[in-house]
Amino acid sequence: MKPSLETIAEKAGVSIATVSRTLNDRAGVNADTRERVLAIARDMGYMPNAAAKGLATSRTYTLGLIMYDRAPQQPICNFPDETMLGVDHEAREHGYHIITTFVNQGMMQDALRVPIIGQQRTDGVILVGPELKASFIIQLHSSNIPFVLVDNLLNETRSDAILCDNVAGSYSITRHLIAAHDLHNLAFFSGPADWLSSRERCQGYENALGEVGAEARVVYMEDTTMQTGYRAMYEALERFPDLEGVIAVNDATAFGAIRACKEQGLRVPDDVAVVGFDNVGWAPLHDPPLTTVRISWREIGIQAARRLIDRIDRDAPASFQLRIGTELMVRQSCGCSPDDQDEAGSMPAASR
Amino acid sequence: MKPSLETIAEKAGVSIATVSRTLNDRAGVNADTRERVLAIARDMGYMPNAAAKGLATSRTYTLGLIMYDRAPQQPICNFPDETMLGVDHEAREHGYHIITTFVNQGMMQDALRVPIIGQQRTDGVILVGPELKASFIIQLHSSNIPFVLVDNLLNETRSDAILCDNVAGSYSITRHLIAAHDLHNLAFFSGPADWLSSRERCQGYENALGEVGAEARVVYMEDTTMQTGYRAMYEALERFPDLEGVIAVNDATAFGAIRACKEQGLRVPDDVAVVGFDNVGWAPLHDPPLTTVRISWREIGIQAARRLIDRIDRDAPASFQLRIGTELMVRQSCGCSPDDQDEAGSMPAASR
DNA sequence: AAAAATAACGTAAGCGCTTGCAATCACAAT
DNA sequence: ATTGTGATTGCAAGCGCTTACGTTATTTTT
Repeated sequence: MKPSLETIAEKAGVSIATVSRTLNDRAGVNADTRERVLAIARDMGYMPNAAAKGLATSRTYTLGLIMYDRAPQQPICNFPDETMLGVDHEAREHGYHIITTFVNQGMMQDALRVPIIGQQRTDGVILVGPELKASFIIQLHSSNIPFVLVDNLLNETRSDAILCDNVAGSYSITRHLIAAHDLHNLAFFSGPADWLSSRERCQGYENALGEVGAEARVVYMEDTTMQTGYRAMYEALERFPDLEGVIAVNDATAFGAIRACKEQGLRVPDDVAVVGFDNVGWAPLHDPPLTTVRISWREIGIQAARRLIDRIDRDAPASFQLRIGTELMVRQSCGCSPDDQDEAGSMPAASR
Repeated sequence: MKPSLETIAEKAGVSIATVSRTLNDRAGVNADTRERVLAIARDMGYMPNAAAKGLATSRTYTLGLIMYDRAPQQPICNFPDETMLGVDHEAREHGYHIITTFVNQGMMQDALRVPIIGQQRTDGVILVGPELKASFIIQLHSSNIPFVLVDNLLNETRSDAILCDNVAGSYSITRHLIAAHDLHNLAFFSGPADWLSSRERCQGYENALGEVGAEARVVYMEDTTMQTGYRAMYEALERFPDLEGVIAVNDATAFGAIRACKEQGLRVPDDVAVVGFDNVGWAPLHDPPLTTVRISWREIGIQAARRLIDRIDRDAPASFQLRIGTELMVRQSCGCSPDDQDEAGSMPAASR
């Protein structure tokens, strides 16, 4: 039988109120009693019942993690996993737990009917990804539910957001192609224009091009998958006969693009350089190893959790935007030689 | 303000008991009253407060998903993600939610002190992965907490488990190397012997070899990562000079092995064939495209959730073992030509 | 030494929901 | 007219915890 406050109270010869105060570190408990109660609680392996505590305090100590449900796709992206680990670690540190849910288009109609929100199972939510509709987010905002956005941003409302520094990352990799490899006829493969990360990465690309007076050449895709990257490459080859290099909005797209190149007998990087963004697990294993921009999703997860908990615990005001720095991962798809590359990073760990 | 039973009761002119009965589909409510209450509840967007309901019923309608925390590794394995999606989908269908937690060695000491368990935040848990210690699982068992294992199994106690059919999968891919490519000097790269999937896959390999009277050659690794696969390949090359092929216990290991081959100037598959197990996202993109065995982690997730809910809702007896079939994915690392391969499967989707 | 402040603890009223039991009512059976 | 039956509903006691408030014992202040 699970011990309750009552069990402990009886054993210690005090009231449950005193036990509650002790266990919650409230003032007004005699040091001796405190010791005694604490010892008994420890011995009995007491842990508070979350439902009861939640009912009494209207706090669940639970963070909702809401992601978009891109159902049957075989994802080649390490991010949900990594982000979750980050969130979980930080959450645990503060006594929080995470409850995950995937939402699809239908469920985005009414945010308050998303079970974990409507049933008050969370103290706040982390919203991951650009696919989450603005209307959905605004509903949360006007319901005063604390939330932080990841890889998304809303102009309409002052809200918290954690993002990687897309502009800088994209700038640095474009700049690398220009400065280190003297490439100037560069195309950018962008996702939908209403995806923030696409817009920002495009911006970084344009900034770098602008510096040297090169012309921007953007190919828009309706999604950012291998398929769309593959198709975008064909489009680019047609539109830009003098194409020297491609900055893809993410790694998956880059892989698709490279495949199209190979199909056309173009060598990467010799005929055309292709670089990505994300540094997914097998970027170093690809042929050629993909030059890309590393994002620490784990760090993003950590910061998102920390921020959300701050909102909840200390009622910190919203409107906080954190940019997590990126790191240029130079490999061979840009034209660099393997010697420039550090050996350790070339073989990611893997399990199961 | 969130509506409560009381709000609705007042508006409908009945007691909260009646409202509760209506909303929970209990018998003994007049059809008219029922209609009226239902309408009001719908209009007000009523959703029950999870904490209150949980306190009253000792049911949380929450499933715990417990995974092993292999902290800083960059995973190259699509499974946590995919499994979770499966679990979430099935859970939602039954009105359940999922709360995720990663446990490390320290937390495995005492299962009942894992917060989501000790604080009674779940009605049952799904335990994922072979790293979860037996003692940990047994503690759950003796505490009468419903659970189901994924990719793990316990002999000591009759418990539920969902696994893929490792023996058959491993047999089929080994058999393919033997029958289609006439390879007989085959090594198996195994993970730790106390990992079930390693043992079983080894078994399938041995079965296939046994049929043709070939000799089993197993290389044991302390983990199943690219690094260990890489090292295992060097060991194999040394121990088995006549080596014709390698069946790796998973894809990551296979990638490592192939890298070692390339380093040694050995061509895959011409000099030595290498195959994996898992069909991770970029197996088709690898050079050469990896022949492997597909596991549907999503299906495993779905079945695990379904089974656990059955245990909880209908108090179904434990001791249920489900094997999810696998599928041989023939690509080029075994020696087959690209023509044998279906085009569609060759390009996985990817996002962000 | 009396009054006032303080410390330590208990009492009890919730938090929003479920559910056993009793109450009420309409109707049928005697 | 009396009793029984079943259908419908309300009452109220929890579920395990928090917390405002009251009570008592102990100091401190004057």
